This record gives sequence, C-alpha cells and structure tokens, in this order.
Amino acid sequence: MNAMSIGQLAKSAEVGVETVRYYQRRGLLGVPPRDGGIRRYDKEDLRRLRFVRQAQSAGFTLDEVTALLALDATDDRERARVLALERLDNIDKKIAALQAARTALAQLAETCARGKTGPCPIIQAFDHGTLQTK
Amino acid sequence: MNAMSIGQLAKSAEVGVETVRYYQRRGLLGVPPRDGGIRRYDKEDLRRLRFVRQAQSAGFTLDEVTALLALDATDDRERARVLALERLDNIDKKIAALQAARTALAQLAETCARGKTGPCPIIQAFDHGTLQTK
DNA sequence: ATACATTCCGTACCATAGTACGGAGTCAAG
DNA sequence: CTTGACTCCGTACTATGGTACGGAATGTAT
Repeated sequence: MNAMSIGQLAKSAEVGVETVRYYQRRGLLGVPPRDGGIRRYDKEDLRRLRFVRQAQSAGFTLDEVTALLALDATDDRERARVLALERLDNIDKKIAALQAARTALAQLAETCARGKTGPCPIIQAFDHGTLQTK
Repeated sequence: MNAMSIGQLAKSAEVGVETVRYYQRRGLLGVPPRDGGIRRYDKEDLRRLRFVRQAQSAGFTLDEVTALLALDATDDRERARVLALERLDNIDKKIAALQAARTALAQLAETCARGKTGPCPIIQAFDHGTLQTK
C-alpha cells in the first residue's frame, strides 16, 4: 500500500494521470525509478502532489509552487524565511481583495434580497475600497 | 474631462489599451459611438472597467465577471440574490484556502527563522487542513 | 494464455487572458 | 500642412495549465 501506480496516485490526490505527468515534466514531482516497466509512487509523492494542489488553490502559480518547493528543500533558512515573508505579503493582498469582494457581494445579496424590482447595484457595491492588488 | 480616449481610459484603470479592446470583444465593456473617428469613454465606462479588474483580482474569471455584470443589469432580484450567494460561497472557500496557506507560511517563517540549517518543513506545514477548494 | 486495463512516452491540441503587429485613419502642435 | 502621437481594426502570437491521442509495453483477472 506504499507503492502506488500513477493511476492510484492521481486518484488519491484527485487529479488526472495526465496532470501528474505534466507536473513531472515541470519538475514539480520527481520521476521515480521503474519497477520493471512501471513506475511506483510512495506516500511522500502523494504528500508532495497534494501540497502542489493546495498551494495552487491558494492562488499560487506553478512557478511559485516551484519556488516554494525549492524553499522546502533548501538548507539556507535565512533565504527561506525571506521568501516565505514575501509570499505572506502576497497572500495578505489576495485575502484583502477577496474580503472586499465578499463584503460587496454580501451587501448586494442583502440589499437586493427584498425590494420589488430595479437593477441591483453590484458595480456600485464594489466601488468602495479602490484596492489594486494585481 | 468626462470624455476620455481609450488611452486615457486604460491609463485611469491601469490596464493596457489592448486589454480594453479585449474586454470589448468579450462584451465586458460596451463600445461607445464614435466622435468623428475616435470613440469617447465616460466615467461610467471607467467604473465598469475598474469593477472588472477588481472582480478579477478577487479571483473571478472573465466569464464569471460577465455573470456578475448580467446580475447587475437584471431586474430579477431574486435571481440576483441567489447568484450572489453562490459567489459568496465560492469566495469563502477561496479565503479559507488562502488563510490556510497563510498560517502555514507564517509558521514556516517563524519556525525556520533561526535555527542553524536543515530543510524547512514547508510541505509539512501545509499538511494540516486537507482542504480541497478547487 | 488470452483478454482487458494500465502504463509509458511523445506530440498535439485546448481554453483563458491577454500582448504584439501592421496598416490606415485622425488629432493636436508648431 | 507636415510631423508625431494616438486610434481603429483585424489577425497572429504568447504563456499558463492542463487534456487528448496513439501506439507499444506491461500488469491483472479469468
């Protein structure tokens, strides 16, 4: 149960087999040696794959994930710390943008909930907080 | 000052002229009538353009932004409310993912800050909270 | 041992969100 | 009234993150 095929690995991380291959091509995942033609993956590979997906769903590009993985591998802790702080800043901005959007939409849902008809001022709702994150 | 050229519009929203054109092609922005060869944009166009960028930086795809704009235009408040709530749910998940990433990275920065060498357990840091948002 | 499923690998294709390019028209200053 | 900047429009190209395809080899169940 510690040596999965690529199909089992993919299924465990809820991605397609092709996605695993793609990540291997990009260097996000290692390519294990073969066990007579077929490559076998262990739980470390699974952890790594899941990490990639999680980081991705947190809004990191695959290049950024690559950087994070390098960060994980490096022994240069000072550098790791600096990079982590950079990422943190990035994340905080993204969270702020999302929260602004959240507030706007919540207000919209509230405001438009009851009240006969007429357009819902969604654009207006976003008008406050002229944040520029991107 | 109420009738901008496309260049001024673009600059005001901090996007490229080509991006404005692209949004017009996608129907995100209207194409105003020409004033003798050149098209003129007003502050309503600017507001709309800024809205698109904001929604985008909040993680919406352009298709989703299109939906939001349709929502803004509709008189069907009930439908608007439902769609807004759907988006809200989506945003909450993204925020949660980002916050998990934030916690992990903050911990990493903390943990790896001082301490001689050795790898920084960034992947491990993400190991808790097996959220799947995507 | 004979199907049938999986794997392997390369190459090709796809959607999204732009960016670049080139030629023709237009506008504003000197 | 010419020079230079900006606009218009179509078409093409780019990067990112995959997905699909096809043929050969290998694995698994009956």
